[in-house]
Formats: sequence, structure tokens, C-alpha cells
Amino acid sequence: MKIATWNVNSIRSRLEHATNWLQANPDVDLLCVQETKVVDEQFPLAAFTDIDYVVDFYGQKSYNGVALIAKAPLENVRRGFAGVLPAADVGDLDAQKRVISAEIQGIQVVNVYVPNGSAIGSEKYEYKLAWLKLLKQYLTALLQENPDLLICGDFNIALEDIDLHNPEKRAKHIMSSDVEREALQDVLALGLQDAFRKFNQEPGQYSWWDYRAGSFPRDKGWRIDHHYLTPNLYDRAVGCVIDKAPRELTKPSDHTPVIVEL
Amino acid sequence: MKIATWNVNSIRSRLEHATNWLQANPDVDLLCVQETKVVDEQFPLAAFTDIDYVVDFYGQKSYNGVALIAKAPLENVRRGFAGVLPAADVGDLDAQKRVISAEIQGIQVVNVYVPNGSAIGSEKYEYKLAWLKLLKQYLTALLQENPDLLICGDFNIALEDIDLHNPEKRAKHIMSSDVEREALQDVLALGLQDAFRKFNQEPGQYSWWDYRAGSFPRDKGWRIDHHYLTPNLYDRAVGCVIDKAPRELTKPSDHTPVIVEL
DNA sequence: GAGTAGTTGG
DNA sequence: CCAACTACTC
Repeated sequence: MKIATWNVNSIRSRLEHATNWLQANPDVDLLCVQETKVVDEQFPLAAFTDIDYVVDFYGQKSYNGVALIAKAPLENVRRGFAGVLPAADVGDLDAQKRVISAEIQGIQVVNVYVPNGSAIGSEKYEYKLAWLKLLKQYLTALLQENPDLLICGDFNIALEDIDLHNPEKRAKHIMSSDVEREALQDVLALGLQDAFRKFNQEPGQYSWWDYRAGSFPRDKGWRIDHHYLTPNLYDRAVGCVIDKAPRELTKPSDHTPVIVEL
Repeated sequence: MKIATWNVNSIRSRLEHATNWLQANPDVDLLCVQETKVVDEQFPLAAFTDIDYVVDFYGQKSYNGVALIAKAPLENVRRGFAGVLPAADVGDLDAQKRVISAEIQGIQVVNVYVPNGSAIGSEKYEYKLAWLKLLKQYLTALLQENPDLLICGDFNIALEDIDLHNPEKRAKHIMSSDVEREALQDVLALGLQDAFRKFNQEPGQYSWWDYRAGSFPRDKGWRIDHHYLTPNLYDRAVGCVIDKAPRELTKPSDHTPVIVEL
């Protein structure tokens, strides 16, 4: 089974790219997308049902938004933290639509769009840290139901220095500060391992390149889109690759897909 | 010699359409464009020089803007009314960039983007009428230098009932009210005749279709883009046609080119 | 640099 | 409907 993650930076702007990619990759069973930037009523559903995919979405106007695009119906689809966690714990952290989960072939899949955090120490940075804390609580609850869990998405965090092109500046940069890394490590301490690094220990492996300053042609990227797996699944994993091709197209997303095979 | 007029509704948005059209119509010596919507420093000049055209432009940010795109350098290029008319007469009517003129093969060519006028009786409607009054003064001055004059462009006026699809509503509609028609007739009284009607007396000949309400597929158009000629040139004219093809393209201008042959 | 939204203008 | 602008976010 193949599961992919792709921050599309607007599902409407990237509709052709997304459907073309699915058709070029017919062995992908589930594509988890982030930053759909559209309310559910306006999600471009027909483009996917026309090519025989089913879609579950959880979106909002302009910002954020996640969706699951699959070859067959998914089970137990849950939108946001509510429904899994008590409302008192969730607070207003569901106001931004950043998490959707479902089960596929007995595996619990969680698709996340972790907050960017803007700048270290900012109000958005604190939001990012609070969101990750709640994510850990959410995963803890799901793991009690199903020990085989895969969480993928845009984490907006490069965990290791080999995951970014300019590690010398990493301590003061959003997405690579110690506090963010520790917050993510705290989530992963539930027993989650990075699928990509099971197969590839090389630096220079990126999933996101800023639109600005010719980052892509200069390959000044970051690996911030991940698949993390519980032990059983990590053992089962047979491959994990970054597909740079969609980032080469005209009017691309700034992210490119990452695909894990189980 | 062939001279064309085309309101491109943003030269930057229509750059491909414009260069493709020039290459598909290599016998057009001069293309007069309107609504370039760009300041001169940002005019996409290279796209035209690369295919061996010379360009003179007179533009502003967001609105209006006119340009002359020619196979060979033009003579005596004049931007705006100033330089031809006394500043006291021009007032602030050059603040909007709507007129550029030049000489080609001994012919005085004037390229205009007449104000739309918004709604009958509005402030913009009064501006349109004042602008047309000044245009007459401008043409009077140019005619003293050269009796062979061609004025073309987007006039935002349909002079006769056969020039619009819904003449029954024409009296209360901007672009076809009596006052506007009289204002334009007063300009034409200098001795200018409509090149298109020398060759074609049929109704249903349009150069503009509103983007809204499916006007183009329903052919609910207006003929508001014209070539007016002084007597010598009118006698010399051998044809005048509307080329609907560019309006069929994806992301078209709402106007399509009109070409006169002399 | 590239999305979305809202506004103005046609 | 389409294009420009401003303001916002990433």
C-alpha cells in the first residue's frame, strides 16, 4: 500500500496538478493533502470523483484545510480534534482546520497541517507549540484504539540539521529552533519513527522550497513533510520517496509529494 | 498598409495573445492597443522587440494606457493632449493616459481610449463628454499639420442602432445615449468617416462582448472599436474587418481586433 | 513569490 | 466575468 502527503497550497489552484499526479501514480491508495484553502461546500469534489477517487475534507476559507483522497472509501473519518478529545482540552484549536484522520486497511492515518509559527517567540509560535501539545494528546487517544498509526503531513519542522539547506542559521529560524524540535520529539516519543530516514540518510533531501529567491533552482529547500510510523508499520515499510516532479511544473505548489510504501 | 486597433484589457495579461496575433497577421504594419494598464517602466517591451516590432507607449498604473506596436519606427510620436494643445485647455484631461499619436507613411494616426462614462449623468459621463470636446480640439490641431488622418481605438460609443445587439434599450444605456452619439458626431464633423461601414452595412457586427452573462457565446455584442478616416484615406481604404478569433481564445480580452487596409 | 479576500473599475 | 490594487499569510 502507498500513502502520500502533499501540501498543495490551494486545492483549487492545484486541481490539474493533483488529478494528473494521481493518474500518473495509480498505485497510491491514499493522498493526504494540506492547505486546501477552501470551505467544504466549495471543495472541487467532482474532479476527483470523475477519476474514481473518494474524498473527505475539512476546510476553511483562505487558510489551512486538509483532505484525504483515496481509491476506496475510508473508515471512521474524524475531522479536527473534537470528537476524540474533550472540548475543554481542544479549546479554540479546532478553529483552524488542520487535522483529519481515518482508517484504511486497519491502519489509523492522521493527516496534519502543523502551524507554521511565523517567527520564534511570536503569538503564532506559541500557538504552534500549544497545537503540538494537543496533537500528542490526540494521538495518545487514537493509539488506545489502534496501535498501528501513521501520521503524515506538513509538519513545518525540520527535525535534523541534514533536513535543511542552511543548518548554520537553524537555531534562529522558524521550523528548526530547538523548542520546535523538542515539541515534535515529544510527540514522536509516543513511539513514532520517520519513515523517510529508514531508507535515506543523505542530506539535501527536501520536500519544500520557498517560492522566493530562486530557492528551487538553487535547491535551497527543507524537509518538513513527513510520515511517522508506529513500530509495526515502521518494520513493514518498504520504501519512502520524495517525488520532485510536481515542483518542476508551471505554477507549482511550493511543496512536493512524499510517498511511503507499506 | 494595414492598421489594427485592439483593446487588450491589460497588455501583460494578453501578452501571448498579442504577440501570437502579430505573428499570425504579419501584414499588419501598426497595431494600436488600448487599456495596457501598465506604467511605461513596466511595459513588456522585450516580448515585442524580440519579434522585431517597435513600440511606443503611454501608460499608467491599473487603468487606461495606450500603445503603438509597429513593424518600423514611427515618426513624430506624441503622448497625451499636451504638446499639441495649450496646457490651459488640457487641464487635468491628460492625467488619464488615453491618447497617443504618430505618423506612419505620411499618415497621421491617432490611437484613443475614450472614457467609458460609467452611467448616464454621472461624473464620469461628464468627463467622457469633456474628453471628447478636447479630442476635437486636438484633431483640429493635427489636421492643420496633416490632412491625412486616421483615428482608431476603443470609442466606447456605438454610433448607430445596428452597432449593438439590443437597440431597444439604447437610449438609457451608456455607450449609446443620444448625448454621447452627438458628442462623437461632433468630432467626426471634422471630416471623418467610419471605415468599417464603407464595406459592411450588416447589423450584428461587433468588436466587444461583455465578459458577463455569456455575452460572447450568445453574440450579445457592441461595435465600439472604430477606424475613422479623413476623405483621402477613406477613398483609399480597400477593406475593414473584425477578427473574432482572439475573442475565442482562453482568457481573452473582452474586445477583438479591427483591421483597416489602405 | 504566490495563494485568498475584498474593493474598484469595466 | 476579468484585471488591477491593497492587505494578509506562509
